[in-house]
Amino acid sequence: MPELPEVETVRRGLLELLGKRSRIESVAIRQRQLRYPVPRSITRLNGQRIRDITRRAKYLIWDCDGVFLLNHLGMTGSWRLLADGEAPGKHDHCILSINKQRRLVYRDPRRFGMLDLCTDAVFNHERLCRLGPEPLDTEHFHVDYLHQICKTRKAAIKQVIMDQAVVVGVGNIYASESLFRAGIRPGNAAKSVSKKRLTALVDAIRAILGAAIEAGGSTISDFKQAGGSDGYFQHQFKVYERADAPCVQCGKAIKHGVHGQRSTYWCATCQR
DNA sequence: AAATGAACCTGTTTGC
DNA sequence: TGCAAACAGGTTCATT
Repeated sequence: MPELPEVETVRRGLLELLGKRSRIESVAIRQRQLRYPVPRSITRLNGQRIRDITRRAKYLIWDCDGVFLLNHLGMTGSWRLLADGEAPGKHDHCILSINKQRRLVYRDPRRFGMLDLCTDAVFNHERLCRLGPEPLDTEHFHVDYLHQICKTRKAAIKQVIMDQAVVVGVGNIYASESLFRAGIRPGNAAKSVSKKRLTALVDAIRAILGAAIEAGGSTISDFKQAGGSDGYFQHQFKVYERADAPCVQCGKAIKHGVHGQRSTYWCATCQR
């Protein structure tokens, strides 16, 4: 489910739902085997107040008075509010009892997500410390930086921008969409992409992710009411999942292929 | 060092 | 209709 815009939308939705004074009465783990085993120390959240929820890359960081819950949604992770009397489902792996009445569950059928407890400086966490810059951080993510990286890389440009050590938050959908916007073929070797075109790519990544966050924002009310993630798909894809459909710019059929084990979509006319 | 493919899981869609 | 294969928004690990 989530790339950066979806995670950001979940973050905003959770804050809307919980506010900044909610108290975690108790944490219950029903399934410990996620991407990594959920540590028993997770119970240190018991009794803590949620002061803030921030985001780094596709990770949510729940700041609970200096104790941090680090949370990645993997492919299928979501947070849901259970209705009164509703039993948790088979994929509801963690239950946070909030302010005595509400139960917030972490639901994740494929279990690729993660939950970890962090008491030290959270940005030193082994999953966070090697991440590249945030795409919307213009000070650290810019064309000179990307060019420096790309010029030695033979790999496809799509795979380079999906490398979380290069830039974070760009997943399979937004990689295709950004490359379409920039007019670059996904399979081109990164080192063969001119600096001028990398400038267009940096702009495209920012524009696409920014627009997607805005679009995700419009579904926050769904999230508040249902506590679910329905409606996060309402992004306007120009190429993703549009194989054989007419290109919105030139009308030619959109191509589809598999690169690096992931589906890729592009327009052979508009992208060179 | 960088590129590649397999692995971790389950649910849904596709194709014979 | 039924069943198996393919596929899904992510990341890590072992192997070339």
